[in-house]
Amino acid sequence: MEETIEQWMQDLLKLDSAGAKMTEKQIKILQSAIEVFAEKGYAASSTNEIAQRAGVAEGTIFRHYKTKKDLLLSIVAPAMTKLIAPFVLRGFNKVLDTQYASYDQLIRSMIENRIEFLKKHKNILKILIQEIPFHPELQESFQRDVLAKVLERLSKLVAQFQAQGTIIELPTATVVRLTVSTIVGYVLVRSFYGERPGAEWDDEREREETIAFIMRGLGVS
Amino acid sequence: MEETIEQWMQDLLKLDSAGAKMTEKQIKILQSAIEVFAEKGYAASSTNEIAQRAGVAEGTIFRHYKTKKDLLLSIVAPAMTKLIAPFVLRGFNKVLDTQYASYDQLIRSMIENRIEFLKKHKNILKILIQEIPFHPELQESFQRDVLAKVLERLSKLVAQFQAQGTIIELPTATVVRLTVSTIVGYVLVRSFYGERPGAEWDDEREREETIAFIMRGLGVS
Amino acid sequence: MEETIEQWMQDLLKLDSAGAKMTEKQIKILQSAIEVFAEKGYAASSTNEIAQRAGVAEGTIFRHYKTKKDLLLSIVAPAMTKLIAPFVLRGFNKVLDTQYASYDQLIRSMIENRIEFLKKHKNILKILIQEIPFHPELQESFQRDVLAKVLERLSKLVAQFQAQGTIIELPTATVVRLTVSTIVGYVLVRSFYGERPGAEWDDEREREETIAFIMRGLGVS
Amino acid sequence: MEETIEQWMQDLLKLDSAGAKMTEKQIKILQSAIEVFAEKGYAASSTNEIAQRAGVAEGTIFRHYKTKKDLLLSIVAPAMTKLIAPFVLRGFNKVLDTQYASYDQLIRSMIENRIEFLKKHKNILKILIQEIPFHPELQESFQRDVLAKVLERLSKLVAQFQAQGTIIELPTATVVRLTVSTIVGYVLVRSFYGERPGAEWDDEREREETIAFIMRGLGVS
DNA sequence: AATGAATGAGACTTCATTCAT
DNA sequence: CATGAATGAAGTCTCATTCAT
Repeated sequence: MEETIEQWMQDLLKLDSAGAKMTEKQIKILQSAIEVFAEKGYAASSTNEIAQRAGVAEGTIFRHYKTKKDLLLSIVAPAMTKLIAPFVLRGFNKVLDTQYASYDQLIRSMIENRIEFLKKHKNILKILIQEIPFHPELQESFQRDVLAKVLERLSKLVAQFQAQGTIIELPTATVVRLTVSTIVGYVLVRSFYGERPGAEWDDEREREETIAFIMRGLGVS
Repeated sequence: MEETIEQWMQDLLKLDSAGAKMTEKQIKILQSAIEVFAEKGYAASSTNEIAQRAGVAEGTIFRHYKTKKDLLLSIVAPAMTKLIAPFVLRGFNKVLDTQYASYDQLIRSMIENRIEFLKKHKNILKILIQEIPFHPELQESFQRDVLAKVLERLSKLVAQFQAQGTIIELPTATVVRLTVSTIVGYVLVRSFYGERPGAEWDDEREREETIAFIMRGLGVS
Repeated sequence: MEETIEQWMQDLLKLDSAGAKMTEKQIKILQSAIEVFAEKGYAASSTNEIAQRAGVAEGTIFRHYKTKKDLLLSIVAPAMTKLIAPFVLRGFNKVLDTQYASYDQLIRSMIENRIEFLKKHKNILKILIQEIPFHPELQESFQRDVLAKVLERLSKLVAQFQAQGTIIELPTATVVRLTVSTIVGYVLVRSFYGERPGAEWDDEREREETIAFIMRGLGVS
Repeated sequence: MEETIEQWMQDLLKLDSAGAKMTEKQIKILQSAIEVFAEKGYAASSTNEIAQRAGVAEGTIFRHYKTKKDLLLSIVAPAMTKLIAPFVLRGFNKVLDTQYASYDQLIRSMIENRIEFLKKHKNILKILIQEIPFHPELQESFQRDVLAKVLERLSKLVAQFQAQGTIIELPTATVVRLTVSTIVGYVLVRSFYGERPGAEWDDEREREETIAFIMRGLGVS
């Protein structure tokens, strides 16, 4: 856990809005805030608890973040612009360049790379998903910095495969929707059932069946 | 909107835990609570605002519901046991009995019936989805009263179609997962893009393509 | 002291902005707030101390006054519009009507009536004077509701005496200024020196000399 | 403005309680403190804002002044002992020596010299007046170092004129009171009305009428 | 049943002050 | 000397909940 956030901090450190280095306590505060927000939700989290978990005085939080909401935004906003969109898209340039890859390989790499990512950033993603509905500014930013970018890139990829004649001629948006919702469904169910001890979940098989399902649905024989 | 909740109230009225009739004020309180909870989230909602919107004194809320959490549960718990599971399953008995229906007709009817339902109970569903992660007792109840029931029924249906030889021989849980996640994806995207004025969303076509996608993925030719 | 404020409360009661009756606790809160504000100044007063002196919970203050500043304004604003201007002007209509009074009698009655008033409302006046410089909205209100009204009325009175030929032909504003500053000086010094035990302050004489000074300065022999 | 304070600093520099030279930062701190205290009042001023305006770290303030109150006193106390009393009295020795001056010339010179002074030290005077009521030690010091000295000197002057037979035989304290309150009234009104653009304030005339008023009130024809 | 004034615990936030660097 | 991160006490304010009417 520590390492996970450490690493994510490294990402953020280079990008701190003011460009300033963070003190150790500041990092602790962010870590605790992410934990607590994910656990209880933003509104039900108290700055007091965040401070305690971080081992700092409550006042220290407000030296670094003017308000509690500021603290939320300083976690969520960079997560969107610097973390999620880049990560989702990472590796796709390669695919765009090489003409060889097939659609099922694309999907397979999407899944494989991202599973790890999701586990690592589970808390931040949970916060993101929970809070977006209640903060219009986050909605806007999500729409602009994540959704739009991801969709545009995926659409291009899909168009390329359609040009190759390897996948079906539907509107690219529709192809993307069908693909993504199937994958998301797989990932969600997996994270529920797949990680319980003693659950009957043959991950290898489920994944391959999922990909095969998509390929039957979208591929051109 | 009023009518919607009115109608839902009728459902609840027969089922009030104590079996007692609700006063007009009590109904107003529930209506307002649903509104406010959906708008701001449970933790960020104040009983004061709920009382104001309901046009009652703050004390009145606590005459009917011992605590704020009680108020939440009195909305969400019956919604799960009396509303959602029954509604999702409604109409399936018919399918189970008649041997005629094909899988794509099943899916089509699932979609068509439920779209209206979702619109009507949007607020309650939003509360449900938002709050489940933070209330273990809700999770349990959801698991037991909704998920388990729905899955069991759907599994039987799927098994029936598999016995007919009209859909593919995968674990029923897998078939259900692939079907449901595709449909949920359709419904979500639809509710985002499909209801904006001027959006390019040909609902008829998207729905049919979605069903066709599932059938190619799961059907036996 | 209690009675003083009681009486002032009576004035305010009829005039509560919302027209609502005040509860006993609300009155206690106002009393304590006036005391504490006068003693320590608005900024250095804590709502905690006000609550303690009033014998209420701190939260109770904020049920009646949304913010601490609200509490200040609910004391000071009506004090200006409903108390000070009317009181300063009280009795002048009579003078305006009867042609008999002489300027020195006017001054004498101004002093005699007002001394009591000042003692009674000392605290509120202290707050007023202390806080006006820091609250632009108070400045404006003071200018409009007190200064302008008082000056207009006094100017008319002075003009009347000038028409009678009993006081000197200077701009009325100048006459008012000279008169008022002399009286204010008398009252201030009096309240400093005159009420210390053992002070050499022959109030009767000082007052008469002050009036005589003004009459020599402004009267027409 | 800068120069004003610079100049006042020069006065203070020679007189720093410890006799030590002030660093540039120390001077900046004092300047900012005077500004902020005058603007918002002592209690509502934050050391943080003072530090920011002074361009120093917050800690630096406390290296020079043990507490915030220390900072206030280091402005106000020397202002009283080294600035105000001396200035008010400046030039009076000459009058005491030469037997020629008349009372109206004394008043005129008091006004003319002091107007400039008031403008220059407006902020410090504002702080003084605002804070004296809340700090008993300031009251005492003001009484002892300013009031007593000024009154004593003025009393001697008045006595001298009375001996000359040029002003009326009242208690000297009374003469001083009447004179000073009239002048203060003039100065205050002047600073309100006289410096607004477009105000109808003929300063020359008002001043002369004020002096004439005093002379009629106190002079012996 | 309904009210709404009152409560007090606890929320967020500010701020003077300290101290290691 | 200067810094600024850190502190924790205290401040203002919110809110679920109670209770006399």
